Amino acid sequence: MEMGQRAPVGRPRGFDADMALERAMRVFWEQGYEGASLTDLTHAMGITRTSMYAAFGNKEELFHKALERYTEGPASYGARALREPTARQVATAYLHGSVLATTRPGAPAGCFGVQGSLAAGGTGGHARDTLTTWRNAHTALLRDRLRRAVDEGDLPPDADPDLLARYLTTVANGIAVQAAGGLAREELRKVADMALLNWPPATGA
Amino acid sequence: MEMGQRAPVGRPRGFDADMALERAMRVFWEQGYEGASLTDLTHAMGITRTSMYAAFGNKEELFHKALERYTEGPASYGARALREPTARQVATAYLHGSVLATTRPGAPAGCFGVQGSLAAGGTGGHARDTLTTWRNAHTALLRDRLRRAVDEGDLPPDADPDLLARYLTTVANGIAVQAAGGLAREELRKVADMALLNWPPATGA
DNA sequence: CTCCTTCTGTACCGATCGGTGCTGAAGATG
DNA sequence: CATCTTCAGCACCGATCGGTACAGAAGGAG
Repeated sequence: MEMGQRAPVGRPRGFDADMALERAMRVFWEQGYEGASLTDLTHAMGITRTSMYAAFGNKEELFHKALERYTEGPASYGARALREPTARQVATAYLHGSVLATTRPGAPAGCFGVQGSLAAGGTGGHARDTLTTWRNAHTALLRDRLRRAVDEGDLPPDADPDLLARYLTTVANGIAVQAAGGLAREELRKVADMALLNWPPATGA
Repeated sequence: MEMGQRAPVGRPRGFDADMALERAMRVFWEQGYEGASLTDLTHAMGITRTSMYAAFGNKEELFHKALERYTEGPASYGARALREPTARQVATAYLHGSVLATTRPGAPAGCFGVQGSLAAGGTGGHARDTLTTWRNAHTALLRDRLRRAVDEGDLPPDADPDLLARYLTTVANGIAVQAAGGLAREELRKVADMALLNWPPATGA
């Protein structure tokens, strides 16, 4: 048992799984879980149904993996915003990041986590719940970061981190809906800036 | 041709079309256009497929009629808000109305116009475009009202009615997404109030 | 080469999709 | 009563849904 490296036996797969997942992510992003058929997905991925099932399990697992890829790719602005030094910079980076991510040329308009499945019937319920959980997780991360900001004197002691986090994600979700409807990046940028006008001032530690 | 009243000949229909449309509206509201199957719809409406097609045309027409009913019913807060005397009151009524409408007990959570179809594949494209148009129409109504507010000195001369209207609908859409995820009414109310903090002061005519 | 494992493509599965033809039943009119 | 018109219900349409059985192709190991 001295082999640390994986030694793939058998016929190697004839496609780039990473690229295939990227393509699948875009289809889900544009059409939602239920709106994306296996035919749509496999055509975009450039592989057959059989290869997709062998590599990713089934449609629901493919959706989960596409969501993970979305989180680490187009939605990585969220994690980056959390690392900003002050609460105001966190808020600004978060909303500006959401504008950029939902209006990126060459990518689907809007947010995977919003339009991927807001409503569903039948088999789509799991996907809808998954994305609700995903959105709430983002809110929780933001809330924790803002709690720290209160401790650091970066927000007034009477500031409500829960409310502020919920406010930011609500605006970000609204931005995603507007972007999905085709609103231009510059317009959304102005909306985001307006939403930041009422941000509580720092107390100065 | 002196008969002004309609004289329905033949067998009268055996169900209440108004109530059936109300039920259909709720199914579309909860499950979206593509997520709502004809089986779901007709079961909720308490009628057969044939009766549905005779009374409403097809699925797409039923969706349009359900949207009209939604506009005049649960979404009528929008038209009411436009009739408020001042811009601030318009904005407050609009956001508070959206909170109430998207969190009404006994009704689906969220907004028909948002989750009805943000993303779609195949035949759902028309529904998605219809709702995008619907949301933009609401924004335009709000913008026109706020333009009047500038003329009336109810908003500063340098206020941007386009931006303010887009801001309000963006927040309202975000509220709808949060509500669809199950956020409580009181929480959303606080978010709405926070979004109203930066509303421009009246100049005093 | 032969064996073994894995991947690929075809062809197909039962279920469900939106939509309809047809047969009677039901009420209005005479 | 008979007649006319509309509605209701069943069975069914072709198309598509997500998912899979099977056979052959393609590589590594001996």
